[in-house]
Amino acid sequence: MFQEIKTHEITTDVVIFTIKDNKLQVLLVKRANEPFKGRWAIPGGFIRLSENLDNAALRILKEKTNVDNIYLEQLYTFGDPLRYPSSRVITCAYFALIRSDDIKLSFDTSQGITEVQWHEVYNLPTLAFDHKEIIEYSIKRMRERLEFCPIAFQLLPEKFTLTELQKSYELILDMKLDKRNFRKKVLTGSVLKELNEYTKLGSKRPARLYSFDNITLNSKRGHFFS
Amino acid sequence: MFQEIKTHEITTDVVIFTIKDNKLQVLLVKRANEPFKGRWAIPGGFIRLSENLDNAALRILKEKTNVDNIYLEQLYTFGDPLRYPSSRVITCAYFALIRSDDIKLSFDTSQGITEVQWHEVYNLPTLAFDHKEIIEYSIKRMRERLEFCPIAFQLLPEKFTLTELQKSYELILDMKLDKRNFRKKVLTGSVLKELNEYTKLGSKRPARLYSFDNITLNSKRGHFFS
DNA sequence: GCTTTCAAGTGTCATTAATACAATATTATT
DNA sequence: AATAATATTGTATTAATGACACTTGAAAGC
Repeated sequence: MFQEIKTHEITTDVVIFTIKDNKLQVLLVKRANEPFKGRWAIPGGFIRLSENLDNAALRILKEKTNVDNIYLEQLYTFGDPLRYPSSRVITCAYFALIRSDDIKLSFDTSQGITEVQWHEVYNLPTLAFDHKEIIEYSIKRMRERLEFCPIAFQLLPEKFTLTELQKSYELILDMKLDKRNFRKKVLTGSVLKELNEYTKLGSKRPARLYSFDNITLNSKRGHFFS
Repeated sequence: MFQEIKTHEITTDVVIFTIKDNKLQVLLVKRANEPFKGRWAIPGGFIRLSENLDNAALRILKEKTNVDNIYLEQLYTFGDPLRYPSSRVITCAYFALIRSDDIKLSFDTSQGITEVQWHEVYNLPTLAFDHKEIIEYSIKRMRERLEFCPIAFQLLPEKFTLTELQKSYELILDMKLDKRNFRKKVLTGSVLKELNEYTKLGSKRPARLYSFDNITLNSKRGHFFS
């Protein structure tokens, strides 16, 4: 006879943000099985015994989006005994920011998923488990982080215009920013490298391109926007 | 024959800060058993199936210090596969701030502890596991939080002088602050209630007492010190 | 090739926040 | 009454923030 061992299970769930179609979007998967069969959820999975938490989150991200080497940050660990029906599952949530252009979504059916899709964060469907709470918390955190370090770069292509950068800030903060003050601020921040290149397409005045100066990313302190 | 089920275990460890003897101190317990027998460690324990993470941390805090209803915040979850020898233990770390006066430390021997003691954070003994890293991370976090909300109140008695408050900021930030600027800042913050009471003891000019206006604790935004 | 269109780009002023800095006030003690 | 020790208070300078509107340059249409 087997001994029934009742233990905690531990997963990681990853809130993956992108900017797409001029909207702040989050990646959701549709569940193939109970509980919450047919509901949308944040991608997640069990943490393997031999991998650390960051790597587990990176693996899940890679499974769904096929990208690696991206901005990923531990968010919070959710462990209410009732958050999961019928068993105790504690989840260590992460959030990630990626560019949606150069990725194609993927999954295999063995993972209990029937669909993978971007959804606008301000217009979410009903979600499985406590995933709505997790997404709301990660938006809050992302906004806080944005004040201190320019993580919005992670959402943009390598070369971008200041208008594009401002737009991404506005989408994350869900507010309008003043163009001149924005430029003043990001340019004095010394995290931008001014390029001698300009946008080509578009029938209007070309805009100067900038790139992100990686070296100063982590050392950068001070506020961006309140 | 038993099936060997190899699973993660999940604990919570709580970094408990106090100010005592004019020093910022942290509560450590001495381990009775292997691994790390005889070493100092942060108090911690397994999370029960029926309790949520906050409650687990509160329970551990209560077991060691016999206090409840105190400031407690989830810090970070540490899950390196090698952080624990011989098994996989993921820990959800918390930190807490308490007044050391009105508590007496306690433990029972069934918990694998031979001693409980305060230690100065800037002069720690060799610690078990990755607990040094956890403490360092919580100091960093505490300093960040101090910029935004006046958590230092948690370290002081109900009624306190501005000099005492400033001292606690200085101990946490490990730097000297200007007296006039400090007072200007905390008084404009509208989190302090000015009392019509003064210190009695001491042979010098009595200092006015203040108390903390609880109502505005969570709503308080804006920076305190950089 | 001239005009129109549209986003890109730019500067100042006013207000507020941050910092540096030192003399006076109050009580207890002698 | 003088002394000792800590509490209390203000100003001037500098930096950061926020509000605000016109000029520039390339492409497209005529």
